[in-house]
Parts: sequence; structure tokens; C-alpha cells
Amino acid sequence: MRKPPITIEDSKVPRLPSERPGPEGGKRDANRRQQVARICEAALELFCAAGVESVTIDDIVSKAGVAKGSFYRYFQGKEELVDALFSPVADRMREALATCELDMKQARGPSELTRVYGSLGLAVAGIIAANLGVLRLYLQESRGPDLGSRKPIVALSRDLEETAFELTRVAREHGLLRTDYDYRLGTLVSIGAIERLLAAYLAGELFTESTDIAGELIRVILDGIRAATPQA
Amino acid sequence: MRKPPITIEDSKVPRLPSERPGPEGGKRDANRRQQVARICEAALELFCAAGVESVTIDDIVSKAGVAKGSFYRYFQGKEELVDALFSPVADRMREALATCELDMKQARGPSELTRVYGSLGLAVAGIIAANLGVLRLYLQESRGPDLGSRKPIVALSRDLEETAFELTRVAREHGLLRTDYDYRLGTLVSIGAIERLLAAYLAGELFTESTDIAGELIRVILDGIRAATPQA
DNA sequence: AAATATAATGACCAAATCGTCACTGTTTTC
DNA sequence: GAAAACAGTGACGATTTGGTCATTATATTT
Repeated sequence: MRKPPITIEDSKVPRLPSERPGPEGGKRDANRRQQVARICEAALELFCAAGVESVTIDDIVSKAGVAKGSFYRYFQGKEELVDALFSPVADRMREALATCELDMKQARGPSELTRVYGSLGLAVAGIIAANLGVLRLYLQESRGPDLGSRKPIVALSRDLEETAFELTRVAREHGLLRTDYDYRLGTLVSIGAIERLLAAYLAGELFTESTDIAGELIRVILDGIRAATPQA
Repeated sequence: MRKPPITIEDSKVPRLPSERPGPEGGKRDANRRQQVARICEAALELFCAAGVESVTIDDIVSKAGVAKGSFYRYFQGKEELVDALFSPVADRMREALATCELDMKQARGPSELTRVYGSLGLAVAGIIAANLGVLRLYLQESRGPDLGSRKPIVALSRDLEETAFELTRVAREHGLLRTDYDYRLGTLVSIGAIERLLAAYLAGELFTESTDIAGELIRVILDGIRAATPQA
């Protein structure tokens, strides 16, 4: 348990040494992007293989073929790097959920509910298909302690869960869900099931076609909704 | 990523310095048990709070109020300590699943299947109720990389999953399950849902009574089975 | 092309961590 | 009670790690 150094809350990633120089299409700009990309790519692989906490800065720069000083030019430390890896994905996910929530508020009747969940599923599938490495890391780390460099991952996990609860709550208000029932249970069941199936799929444990997996997911979620419906 | 030292595969925990001395009811015996207990207790708390990989031997001995040399008298290192924490629970789980598998082989018809799953659920509930700390650690670590001191946890996770698959397979052969369907999907859904609900419950996120949670779990598992039943 | 601004580098330091061991304390045996 | 076996201790050396910085290399501006 290496004691974390005192850090000053700071701006976004990648970090600006003082201020980014003017020209944007220039060689500097390209080099910078390349350095950051190299670091991120190497880090993601290492994180997936050994876990965020176990990977050292030396491991990362060594694999990335970059000097240690360069790393600290772009990132304050591992936590900021992790945040940089997750930020874009997190944004897209939040966006998809927000859209879904709007849809949900206009939904009328059970069939509309199903349609709304369906289009959320499509959106999410697109996001994760484009970010398999990050997804894998997420599944691996999101239940760990909310400390150190894992913080951004756990924060995302909590955020998504919260939004999923909210979504179910809206569905209950606008749909036909019972109120004597803790709607979070069904939500948690869905999240757990989805994550477990995805993990198995990514690990190559399943020989099932992804369409079949999708079918199973739909079944789980619909069952979850149905259970919250007045004696369907 | 500290390189692991070369270790010789060795016998069980707790470790014998040369050979344990004769008398069993004596003071020595009591002291040894107390040392081991102190270490395990402190370690479990720290592991839950910060994650197995982040906790150092110094943290553990400091919290346990024990000298570092004493730690190494009883354990070869962190991995062996983790194994010592999980071994008893793992044994009881395997036992419960084995019993269930025998039951399952004698089950006839859907109602019997339900009964068999029910009694497995009771057995498992008893085990985890008596080992909440270990359960929490399991949920937190079981999806991490299979390296270092996390190994025993991941190994248990894989083992349990394998057995759960086997159980479903037996149910399919003896019950009425479709064969054109990857029976592992339903199993994974159940595992994921159970684990997620337990994690939320342990984290105190749920104000639901544990009986209601149990009801939700039963629903999930039965739905999982039903889905594998010829067009119920 | 010279001057300036920005970026990359890796040797270096301090702190942390592991695992050992010579020594002291305690229990058992004779 | 003396001797022998076992257990507990924490200082120590070796290694690893995070983070810095003077120096060198590269890009941009003049």
C-alpha cells in the first residue's frame, strides 16, 4: 500500500505542459498524439493482462518505447492515464443512457418500453464493439476498491448503475410497474447478467454466436421488466 | 509488476517450519493458532479495503501486531495467505455442489429440479452467511487477472463456474432441457445476477429484506431454467 | 540560418517493499 | 531446573518503484 502523494486536482487529459503551442496540423501536434497513443495502447494491454494496480509506470514506458519523463509530460500519473482511457467511452455511454431516458419519458405502454430498451441495447452494443479492450478492463476492475488508479473505473461503474436505476424508475412512473417492489433488484440482475455474459464472451469461453447471446440478454432484461409488471 | 521470485510448490497451510511439535493441546499450539488467526483477520480486512494486490506484508503484520518474521514462519507469502483464507470456504462450496450434483442425477421432472436447486441455494446461503468477509473479497477479486496472490480466488471462481455448468448439463440430460441451446448461457446469467445482487447487498446499497432478495434470485434461476425448457 | 520554444531522454534520488537472519524469549522435554 | 526445541522479533541488504531534472534533440519562429 504505497501511500499516494498529495495531488492537486487538475484539468483534463492530456495535460498541457504550460499551454499547447499554436499550430495544430504541425509535426509537433502529430508527435504528441503519437506519444500519447503509444502510451495508451501499451498501458491498455498491460492493464488487461496484469490489472491496473499491478502495472508500474516503468512497465508502461518500457512497453510503449517511450522515456519515463515523456510519460509524466502527458499524464500526472497512472490514475490520469486510466481516466484518459475511459473518458471517451464513458462519455458515449452517458450520452446513450441520457438519450434513452428521454425516449423513456415519452414511452407509452409495455411495447414502447421494450422498443426503448431495444434501441438502448443497440447503442450500447455499438459502443462496446468499438472499445473491446476498455470493456475488458472495465469488467475486470469495476468491482475493485475505489482507490488509486482504479478510481475512474469504479466511478464510471457507480454512475452507470445509478443511471440504470433512474431509467427503471422512470419506466415505473411512465409504464406499468408495481410500486411495492424494489425496482433496483431487477436492474441489478440485468446488469450482473449482462456483465457476466460479456466477460465470458470476451474470454472466448463461449462458442455461441453473438446474436444468440444478444437474444439471451434480451430475455433476461424483459424477464426483469416483466417481474416488475403487475402480475403479467 | 514486481517479478515473482522462483517458488517451490509446497504443501498446505499453515506451513510447518520443520515439523509441527507433538502436543496438540499445549500452549505452543494455542499460540500458533492465535498468530495465524491474527494475521488472517487483519489481512482479510485490509484486502477488502484496498484489494489483495495493493496490500503489503508490512501492512498486514503492522495491523495484526505481529513481527514480519512471524508472518513468514506461517506463510510463504501473500498467495499462500489468500489460499488459507479461501480454502475452508472453497471446500464447503465444492461439497455443497457435489451433493447437489448427486441429487440432480436422481431428480425426475421439473418440480424435482426446482427442489434440487432450492436445497443448493439453502446450503450456499448458509456458507456465505458464515463467511461474509471472504465472500466480499471474492466478489471484489474473482474477475481480476489470474496472477500473483489473486490466483487462489480466480481458481475458485473458475472451478465453481465449471461445476455450475456441469450441474446444468446434468439437469439437461435428466430433465427436459433443449439441446439446441448453449446451456451455459443460462448458467452464466444466473451467476452474474447472483453475484451482483450479493455485492449490492453487502455494500449496503439495498434496503430490501434478504428474503425479498432471495425471492428475486429464485425468479432469475427459474427463468433461466425455463428458458432452456422446450417452449414452456 | 540563427534563435527560440517545445519535447524527449534516462540517470538519479528517496521511499517502499520483500524476504532473511542473528538474536532473544518461551515452551517443552529430560 | 537445566537443556533442547521451538517461536517471535525487528534491523538489515537488495531490489523495485514513483517522480524529478539537467541535458540533449527536434520543431517552430524570426
